[in-house]
This record gives sequence, structure tokens and C-alpha cells, in this order.
Amino acid sequence: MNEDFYTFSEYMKKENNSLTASMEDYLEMIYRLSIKTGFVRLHELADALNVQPPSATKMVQKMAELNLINYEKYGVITLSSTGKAIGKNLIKRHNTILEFLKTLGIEENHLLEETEKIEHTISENTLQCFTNFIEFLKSNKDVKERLTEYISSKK
Amino acid sequence: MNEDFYTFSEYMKKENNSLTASMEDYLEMIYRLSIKTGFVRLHELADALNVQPPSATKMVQKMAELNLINYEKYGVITLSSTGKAIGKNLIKRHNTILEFLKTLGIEENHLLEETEKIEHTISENTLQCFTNFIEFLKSNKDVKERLTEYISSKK
DNA sequence: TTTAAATTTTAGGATTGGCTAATATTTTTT
DNA sequence: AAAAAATATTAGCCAATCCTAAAATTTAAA
Repeated sequence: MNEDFYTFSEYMKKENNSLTASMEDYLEMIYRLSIKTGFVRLHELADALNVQPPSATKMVQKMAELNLINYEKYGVITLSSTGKAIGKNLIKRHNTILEFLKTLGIEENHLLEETEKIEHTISENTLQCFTNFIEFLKSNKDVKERLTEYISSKK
Repeated sequence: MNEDFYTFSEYMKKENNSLTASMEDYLEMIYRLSIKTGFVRLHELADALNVQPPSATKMVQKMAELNLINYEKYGVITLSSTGKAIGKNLIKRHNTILEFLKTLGIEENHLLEETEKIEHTISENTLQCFTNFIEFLKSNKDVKERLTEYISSKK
């Protein structure tokens, strides 16, 4: 048993072709904001993520180079087909974690933040385990009830 | 319902007096490595965390300034009383998350990495929820069994 | 006790993703 | 169509944390 530790930074580094945590946040948000109209404007995106426009510009340029989005100077932002596919998965992951945490009794006003933080760190395998747990409770209503009961008794 | 999103970087910023994710990793490791002898050498620490010695030097200097550890150039590293107290909590948190994830069926060979990533992101409240869940299973053995069963049926 | 080996530090560089201030472009208003 | 307002970009800076290469210090060996 050779325990092999690394620092957080190292674990979070993206050696594969996967996205950085912040990129995932941008992609998710672009997905959400462009559902209705098919596009987003840079300042909407910046506002939604609570960053300054120059930060969004920089990130959006990077994402365009990675072909996650279509973007030209001063234009509108739209998702590429890749971006759309990835975005969809990110949103799904987000919602799974949200539901998972909710089930465990995380307070409503912390839910979003906790989800936002956790979603970027977990592996596919872990996500699947979360999904399984949710399913387990769905097909075992009695357990779900007892758990809910237990949680509220702890408040 | 005013959903207020931020990017991962913003969530992970430490405005309070709390430590960065990497600092937490260093502190945890120093705690582990200094249990027996009461001190650690810089190169042991660097080795254990898979970083190069200069990286460890820099971090250790910063942590000494924050009075988490006692350190003087070329000397040994020992925990200050503050550092010891915080370290103890970090280890406890680590172990809680490890147990939590194990219960959910995360595979043995991913357990450490997943724990290492999640431990730096969650709030006190969320940790408490994890603890509650573990307790719930301890006092409801039948549920624990059914869950374990369910998980292995999913493999 | 001088030399060699091990350990640690310093110096300088890279990446990520924020920021502000100033500039450029586009859109809207008059 | 010219002026004003809104939007977006560029330039340059900051902090965290990693890295390599070279220099300094300490420890061990001959």
C-alpha cells in the first residue's frame, strides 16, 4: 500500500484534454444563458459569473480557440456542437450533485456554492456513485424517509 | 430566487484567515510525518507530496510566517500549537470524507485522490452532513447492508 | 580536517485566472 | 450624421504554486 499524495494544484491540473474548472463554469453558464436565444453577449456572461468583462473576454477567446464556442471580436457567443455536448454533460453533472447534496441535508443557502465547488473535482466514477445513491433512495422510499427524518433530528 | 454564481477560482479564494488548498495539504502532511519524531525534514515533506524541494521551501517559509509551523533556514520543521490544532482537524476531515466516499462505493484506487480533491472544497456544514450520514448508517445497519448490496449490484 | 555528498535556498520562469485603466468599436440617441 | 452611451478589447499587473538551474549550507566520509 503505497499511498501517493499530491497537492491540490497537481490533482487539479488538466493533463488530458479536459477543461479547467473555470472553463467548465464558463461553459455551463454559456449553456444556460444561450438556451432561449441561441447566443449570449459577453457582458451578460461576465455579469452572470460575477467577473469583470476583460476576464470574460480572455476566457472566451481561449474557449473559441479550443472550438468550444464560436466567437469573433465584438460578436455574440454561441456554442459549437462540441461545446453544446460538453455543456449538456456539465449541467447534468451539476444537477446530479445538487440533488445528491440536497438529499444529504445541505442547507438551501449553501447548496449552490457547494455544488459549484464539488462539481469540478470529482471523477466520473464518483459521479456515478452519487447517481447510484440517488437511485437507491428512489427505489427504497422507506430509507429515504428514515434518512430525512434522521437529518431533521440533527438540526 | 436570485441565483448567484461565481467561478471556481472565486469560490476557492480565501478572504478570511483560512488556508489555501495547497497549504492544507502541506499542513496535513507535516502532521502525518511529524507524529513519530516530532519533526519533519524538508526533503521528506517534498517527497511525500511529490513536489520539488524549492516548492516546499517556499511554502514552508510562508507557513512559518503564518505561525503554523516553526522553521528556520536549513532547520527541521515542527508544528506550532496552532498548526497542530488545525492539522488535527484537517486529518479528521480527511478521514471523514474518506469513510463517506468509501461507503458510497468509490473504488479503492480512486479513494485517496477523490478525498484529496473534495476535502478542500467543502464547508463545515457539508462536512457535518457527511458525518451525519455516516452515523445514520451506523445506527441503521439494515440500511447499510441494503446500500452495500445495491452498490455491488451496480458494478 | 579537508573533501564529497546530501540538503536547502535563491533566482528566475511558466501558467491560470482574476483585476484596473485606457482604448477601440458598436449601437443608440438626438 | 454627429455625439453620447454601451459594450468589448488591449495592455499591463497581481497572486498562487509549480518548475529548473545554480549557489549556499550542512552533514558525512575519507
